[in-house]
Amino acid sequence: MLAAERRDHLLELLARQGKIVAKEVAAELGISEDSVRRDLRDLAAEGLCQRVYGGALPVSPAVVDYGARQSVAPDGKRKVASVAAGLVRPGGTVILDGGTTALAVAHALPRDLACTVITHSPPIAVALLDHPQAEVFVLGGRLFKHSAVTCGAAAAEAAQNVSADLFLLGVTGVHPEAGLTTGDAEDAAMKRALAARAADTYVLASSEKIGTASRFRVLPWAETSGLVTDKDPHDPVLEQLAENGVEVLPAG
Amino acid sequence: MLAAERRDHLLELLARQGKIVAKEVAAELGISEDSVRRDLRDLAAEGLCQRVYGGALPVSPAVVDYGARQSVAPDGKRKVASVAAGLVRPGGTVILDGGTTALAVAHALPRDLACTVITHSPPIAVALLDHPQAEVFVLGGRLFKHSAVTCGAAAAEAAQNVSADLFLLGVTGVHPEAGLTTGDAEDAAMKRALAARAADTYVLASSEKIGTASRFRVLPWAETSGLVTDKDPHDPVLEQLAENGVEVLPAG
DNA sequence: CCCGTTCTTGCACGTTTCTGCATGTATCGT
DNA sequence: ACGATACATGCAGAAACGTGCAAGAACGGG
Repeated sequence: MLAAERRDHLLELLARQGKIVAKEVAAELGISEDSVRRDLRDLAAEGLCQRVYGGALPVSPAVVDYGARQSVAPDGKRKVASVAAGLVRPGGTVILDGGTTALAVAHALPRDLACTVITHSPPIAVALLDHPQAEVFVLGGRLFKHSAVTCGAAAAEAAQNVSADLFLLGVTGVHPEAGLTTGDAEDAAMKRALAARAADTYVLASSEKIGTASRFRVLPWAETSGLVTDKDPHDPVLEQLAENGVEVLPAG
Repeated sequence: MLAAERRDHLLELLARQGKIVAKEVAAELGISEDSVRRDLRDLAAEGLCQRVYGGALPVSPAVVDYGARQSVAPDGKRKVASVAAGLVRPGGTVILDGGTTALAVAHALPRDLACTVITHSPPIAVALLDHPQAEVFVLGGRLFKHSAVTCGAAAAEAAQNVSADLFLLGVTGVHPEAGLTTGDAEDAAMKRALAARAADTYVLASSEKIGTASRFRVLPWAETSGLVTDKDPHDPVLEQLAENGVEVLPAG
């Protein structure tokens, strides 16, 4: 591995996970921690990261350049996105829902991951423009501006023509009794249509969604494979879900 | 192996695997590392790669990206976009092509214009998110990353289901004999399909496009209604077009 | 056909850069 | 305060680098 390449890798890691742990990276890349430390020192000298004890953090968002600016998702969403991105297998096909959390997943995908991404969200399509190895398929339809996704009959029909291994579903409410809910009926229908086209459906739920419910039911728990959240797994709501057979993937 | 051939090989390698390791290439091609280094040095001098210790990397896509993304539309494109936006009638339906000029049109549309916009460009869909009165319809399909538009069979099929008053067509070349041209065959086919669905087709051509031609023909002049450009209307190329019955809308 | 020129290529040499280890110091958590 | 961990520094071997040089090929003019 080239030294400069390693440097790029560090920067990408920083943008994707929001932090770097020197020890982990050294082990992952099979190089000494000294080299990682040296790289981090250099990057910090160029103002590209902030050196901290044990690793590095992104430079404060105010100073950060344009590239990272758009990837400023709240910490919780980024953690969820990072774990969810790990569910996407190389060569696999994933349906990415709309919403800010799903957008964070798009940003969290390794830049050179070879996979197929199906989405009905134009912002996600735009975010994936610089993933050269990702084959992106956009589901057309009427643009629902509130969520920045396409929906309606045309979109639902387009969804019937695709299949995927995985659907990463964003919702606005996750509640033991109310189930998975969202604020728009059409949007809910679209999510249902997408879930029906994927072998597995994982729900993206940053902590603020847990225990809340919105107006329209999306899916029953039985049709989901699991839930990715940064909320403490010992939270009563999550424990109740786990008892009901929902696989909870912690993103702490 | 010819020197120029070797150079091409290096560039292709760079594009394919995102990096070049001098030692590996030298062994693979059976030449000395010195020659590889010399080639890389030359390529770097031409700005075709970035030289690093041990090999080379592509010119940072980040630099290109941000440059293009950040740079507000050049003056010419903005003038063209402004005039073209004026062609959109309240309550009317317009098909907006992809490309930076069409994106400028989206930005130039009055924020509360009530109209229907059909597009196969995710960035344009995103740009129209804050036009509350605009009904936006996205044509889905495989995402062609170079132009940031959807194309392919699915997109062409989706195009068959819409109709519009107006198609604002972006091209890369406007030439009296070669006609309207663009750099990608699929993209050209998509533009043709869109032109067939609109009553009128107006070409968006900022001055640098006038008199140039690209690889693939899009449309004959007969199927266009007019041309919007900021180039001096007395330009010989434009006068020749006008003689052939093309309506030239000046955007000076 | 011959000769001089130019360009390319590989080799040799000295220099720079990188990397991992060892050492001693600073910092963190308990 | 203490041990554990992370850190900076110095060092040595290895790898990559630039440069100069010479052999060979391609080319053009006489």
